[in-house]
Amino acid sequence: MAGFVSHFTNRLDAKGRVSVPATFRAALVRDGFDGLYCFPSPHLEAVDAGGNDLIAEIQKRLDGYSTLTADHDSVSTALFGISEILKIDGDGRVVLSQSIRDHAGISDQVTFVGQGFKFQIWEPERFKAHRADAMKRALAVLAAPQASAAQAGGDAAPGAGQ
Amino acid sequence: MAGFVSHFTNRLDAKGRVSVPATFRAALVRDGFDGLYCFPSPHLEAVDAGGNDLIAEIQKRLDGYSTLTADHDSVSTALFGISEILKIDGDGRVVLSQSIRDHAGISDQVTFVGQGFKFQIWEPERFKAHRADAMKRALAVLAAPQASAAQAGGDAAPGAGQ
DNA sequence: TGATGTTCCATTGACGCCCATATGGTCCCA
DNA sequence: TGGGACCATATGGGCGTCAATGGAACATCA
Repeated sequence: MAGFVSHFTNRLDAKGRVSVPATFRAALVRDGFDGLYCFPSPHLEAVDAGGNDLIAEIQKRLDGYSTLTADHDSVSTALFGISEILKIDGDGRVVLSQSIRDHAGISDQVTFVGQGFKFQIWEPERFKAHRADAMKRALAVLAAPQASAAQAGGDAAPGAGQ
Repeated sequence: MAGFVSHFTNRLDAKGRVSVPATFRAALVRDGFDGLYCFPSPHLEAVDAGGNDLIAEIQKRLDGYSTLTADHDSVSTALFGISEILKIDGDGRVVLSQSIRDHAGISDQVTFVGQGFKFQIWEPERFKAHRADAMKRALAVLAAPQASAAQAGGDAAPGAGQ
């Protein structure tokens, strides 16, 4: 099952609504989640979004910590408190909250970028820049003599900007 | 079961009343708890609140200490003794007690922060400050234990996929 | 009776839900 | 193979409902 793939750019209307790409909506339906779970990416000017698969990943991380501890509080604040669940209306649209728009610098257009089990929401220009930057990094990495394959990716991986 | 998710900021009126976010109220109804169970967070300038799920977690935590020990006493005092049960009025509002307002430094606005099985009540500015810190902590905590390299970025897919 | 706290009602603005239109693509048939 | 009917998605706007908020009426206690 492919989940979220490819990317799309749609426009916000006067009410701040924007259509979620139909293929993404279909994926969410398969996923069984009613709505759109999103939270600002900690290190990118973008918003991570998805459904049960994404939540399951988050919950899995949380399960490692006993509740009512400072660590658990921090993680649950970051993952639940800062996140939002957007409703998808009958026409497949969501309204992006102010905090989401602020975080991603969104004004009148947004780009949806599929990432398998989740997708990201970008301001189109920023995504273009991010993408170019990621490409540059990738080229640099590919040009350099092969480092150890195990490369913990993280920072260098395309997709982990800045 | 997602419980309390997302965050909301509401105003206190002249009488110290504040609306509990509708989605949180709905969660409390599902939880089956009539009212709002709260106690000052032991490690933060905030108030922990919730219903039966929260109480169950506290009990679970207490079960870790054998009764009649100093530790058990301390914890049960902190989590049960200091707690209050706020009444939710017909319009979904609660009156925050003076001790709660003092502990959290609340004056005319409060932010409700979902944390799954419970939520926290903050003074908005303090939460803003705390939020960045929690995010940093969460990233550190999440990066540490669950090995499998490719997660350093947090943003990079947690392996799962598709 | 005054002060304090609780229940009830009114306003307003945001949001969910519905319908209408535009646009592009696909399929079918002559 | 060209044209046209049909379909799906994106987008714009109207309207009713509900949540948040403010204030009044009412109960309770000192």
